[in-house]
Amino acid sequence: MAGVLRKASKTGAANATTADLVAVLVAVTDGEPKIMTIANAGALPSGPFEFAHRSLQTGLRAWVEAQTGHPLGYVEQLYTFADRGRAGDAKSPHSISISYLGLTREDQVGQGFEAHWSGWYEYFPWEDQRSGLPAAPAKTLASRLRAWSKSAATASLQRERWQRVAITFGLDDREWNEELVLQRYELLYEAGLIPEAVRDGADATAVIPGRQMTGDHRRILATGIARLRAKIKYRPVVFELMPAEFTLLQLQRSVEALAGRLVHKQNFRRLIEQQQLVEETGAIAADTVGRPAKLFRFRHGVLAERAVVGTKLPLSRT
Amino acid sequence: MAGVLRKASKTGAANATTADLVAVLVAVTDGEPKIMTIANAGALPSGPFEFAHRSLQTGLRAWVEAQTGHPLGYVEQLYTFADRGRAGDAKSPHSISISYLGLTREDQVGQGFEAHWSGWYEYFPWEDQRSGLPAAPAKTLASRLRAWSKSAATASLQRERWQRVAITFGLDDREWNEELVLQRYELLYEAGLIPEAVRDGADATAVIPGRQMTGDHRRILATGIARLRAKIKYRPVVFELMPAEFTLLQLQRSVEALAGRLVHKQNFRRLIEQQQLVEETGAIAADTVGRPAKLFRFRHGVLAERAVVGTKLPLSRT
DNA sequence: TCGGTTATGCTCAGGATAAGTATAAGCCAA
DNA sequence: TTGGCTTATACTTATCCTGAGCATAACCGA
Repeated sequence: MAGVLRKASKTGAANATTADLVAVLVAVTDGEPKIMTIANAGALPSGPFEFAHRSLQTGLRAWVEAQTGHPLGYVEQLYTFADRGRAGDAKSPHSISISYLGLTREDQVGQGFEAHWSGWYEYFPWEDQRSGLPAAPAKTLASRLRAWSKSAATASLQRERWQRVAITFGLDDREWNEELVLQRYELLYEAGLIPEAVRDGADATAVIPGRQMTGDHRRILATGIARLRAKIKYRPVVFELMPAEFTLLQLQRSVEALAGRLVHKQNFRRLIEQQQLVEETGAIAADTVGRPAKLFRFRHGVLAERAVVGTKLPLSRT
Repeated sequence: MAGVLRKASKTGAANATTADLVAVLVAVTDGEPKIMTIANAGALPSGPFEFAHRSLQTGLRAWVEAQTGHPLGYVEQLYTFADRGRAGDAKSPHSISISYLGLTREDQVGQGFEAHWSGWYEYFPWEDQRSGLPAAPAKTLASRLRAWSKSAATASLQRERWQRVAITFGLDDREWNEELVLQRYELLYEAGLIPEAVRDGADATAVIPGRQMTGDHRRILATGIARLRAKIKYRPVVFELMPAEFTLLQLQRSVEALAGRLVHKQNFRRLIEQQQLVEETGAIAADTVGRPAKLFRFRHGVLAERAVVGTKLPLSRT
């Protein structure tokens, strides 16, 4: 039976799709997370998966290098989206986007490329929670979201909406969870507070600050940020973004920049040291205000030594 | 410049690809994890992403229901692969597989379907570490891997290989890490110990036990198992696999079945209870040997109450 | 009633975490 | 040259989490 179904589908025309490869390429410079953009900071590096590409990753590398002149280092796959938006357009062939997260250090973008490093908080201002409480913008965001909740049909739907808002945005005494980047973006999209949503046909209500991107690119970026924020907690990926030598404060600032929140200095150091992620180079940081800090380097050995951190299961020894 | 590149690629012919949707559909019955298979237990439910499908997920649902008669419940995306194997065949259009993980309860497979529930450890015997030390098979596996390490060209390559083996398989006093399912499969593939690798052109050395699958399907299954083993630790997804009411021991057995290892009973209960994942139904399990156990049900409230568990960052309160 | 079996409650030591306090070591300007 | 500013680094304390095991309860069948 399965065979029959399979055959039927093969004969049905028009299974052809086009697959786009999209890169979220991240660097951190001076405590600010940056992403590589093209098209006047309105798109991520991307291009179709082609015949000549030996694999998805090589295709991606080819496109990024061609468009930005920047080689790709550490790469991992993010997610595969089918295009939403243009929903009525049922005639066009399907197009899917296979997205990747890449980590590097910032480099000068070569001449002749339309590429820029753009700060990622330009696209997601609400994701930067480092500066305590940015009173005014947060207030308006919250009130827009509350208005959206209230606009639901029934009282129970209104409660449901507000609970979602409160959880994803850490309102009503809930904790802010920095990993919910994508959920926040999706919710704002659903609430019509994002230009992309209006473009895709939502009601044009008020729109909140934050630069937009073509197609699904801002959603893909949100996915990348979420993944990276989750990952720095259990794999030593920050080091892909650091220079060869750095002080512990620089490392802390990078982590804070990515996570969008501040961490406790002394405890951060203890965490790093007890995990033996770094070793002293012997050198001391120059030209700094305050007491000079020791320079450290990443201990590459840990990649081999430890596979992953951890278990939450109460394993039994016997 | 990017525009120029983009245009050049558009004019280049043959960007057409076909995208297959593949499902790893899991259930747990009597403490054994099962997966839905078709084609005489040699393939996962799958079919091409078609024109008529409104989204990737609806396409997947359509295929799984058509091939197995089983509706799809909880679903999440796993990974997107481009086909490897058939490397020399550069003429054929690219084909990519977008894979999903689905969780349900086992059901009778309807008449007229070629579908079966198959135990997942049939495909990965080495992943079941519940029964203490299965002495003989583990011994031969280890010796095969050691032989592969020794077959490297230089002494340093040999050491590298053995270190990889020891880490992924928990040898040399290292801990077994149940999440490294994919890494173990990839390593065995690389070592030519897997029929699929031989089929794809590796040297035909000895092959180890474990049923094979068509194409990349066993690799996709490994990806699914790994994802599920990781996820049960931080999201309450086991409950998708449990009946409405269950005893804590049944819950524990399910977790053990998925993780492939035994857990400490008392501590497991403490973990479940302190997280308030379940509540008593008031009823008591019948027809059991030993003291009868209380029945519990999953508290659906937790999904709304708590967003995610956790932080490893030493966050600062101020 | 005793031994087998599972359920459930409780303890205890060690380690990890959150949140500080205290001190050191530079610079700079009065 | 000294006091004040800044950052680095060491140490403390209370609390919580985890791994491991002991003890007891409740059922069954011989």
